Amino acid sequence: MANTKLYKGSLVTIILRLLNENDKMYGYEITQKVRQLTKGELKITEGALYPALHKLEAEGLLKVEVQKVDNRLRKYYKLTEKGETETINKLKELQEYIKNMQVLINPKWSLQ
Amino acid sequence: MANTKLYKGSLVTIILRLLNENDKMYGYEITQKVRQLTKGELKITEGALYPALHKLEAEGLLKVEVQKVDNRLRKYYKLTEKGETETINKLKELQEYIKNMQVLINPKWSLQ
DNA sequence: TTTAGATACATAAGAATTTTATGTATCTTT
DNA sequence: AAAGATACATAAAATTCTTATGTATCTAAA
Repeated sequence: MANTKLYKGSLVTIILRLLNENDKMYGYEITQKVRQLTKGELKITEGALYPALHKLEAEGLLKVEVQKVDNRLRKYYKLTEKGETETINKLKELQEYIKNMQVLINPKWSLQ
Repeated sequence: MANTKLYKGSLVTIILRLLNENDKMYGYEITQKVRQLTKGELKITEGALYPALHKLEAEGLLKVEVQKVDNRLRKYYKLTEKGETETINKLKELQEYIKNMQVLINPKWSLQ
């Protein structure tokens, strides 16, 4: 399910931000949303996603709500308050990182 | 020597781009350049840098030229032709990644 | 003058995150 | 009936990075 490689650390930020935007989502829905938004360029693997969701839940950033739809299990994830706070931090971190990368990639611009 | 965590894969891109910009550089110089350009926000650790340089050399993307300056060793790295090509690819990849991350982080904008 | 800090390289152990591969099960479409 | 989509899960391996050390020289400060 992979295409462009993920950059380490960005998966958690993606998950948190999508949940912050969409209130509640289940795992498979997240993979499809990422595919759709990036026009297939970025594909979240299940092997990365599910352990990440479990870890975020264990850390108290997400809470789960299991539902049965069409006789099939769905685990809806929602941000906790702690998760909302962490989302803000992660987004700020990512934006700073992108800013730094742009400076590094375009050194000339940074020297006026 | 670490501050903001590096995102996986970006170190190689940074190295290649700096060499592409500066013709030849040695390891320590790269760490200082990154510090300086990012105003201390991003710090490349030696434990990450040196193995990365060795790997890039082994892959034929970099070539080395050892010099002695003030009785101390310096290993100057330079891009090979293959390295120049790879730099273009890595830069394009990074830019696409950033673009995708921005779409994911600002889902509303991507829906007009 | 000796000590701390900067310069310059290096590697090894461990942590963290991701890919790849595999498995189960249900529903839908061909 | 089979293939593909939906929906979860985990384990092994790969990759990349941090942390911790080590060596050695030069320079500046105490």
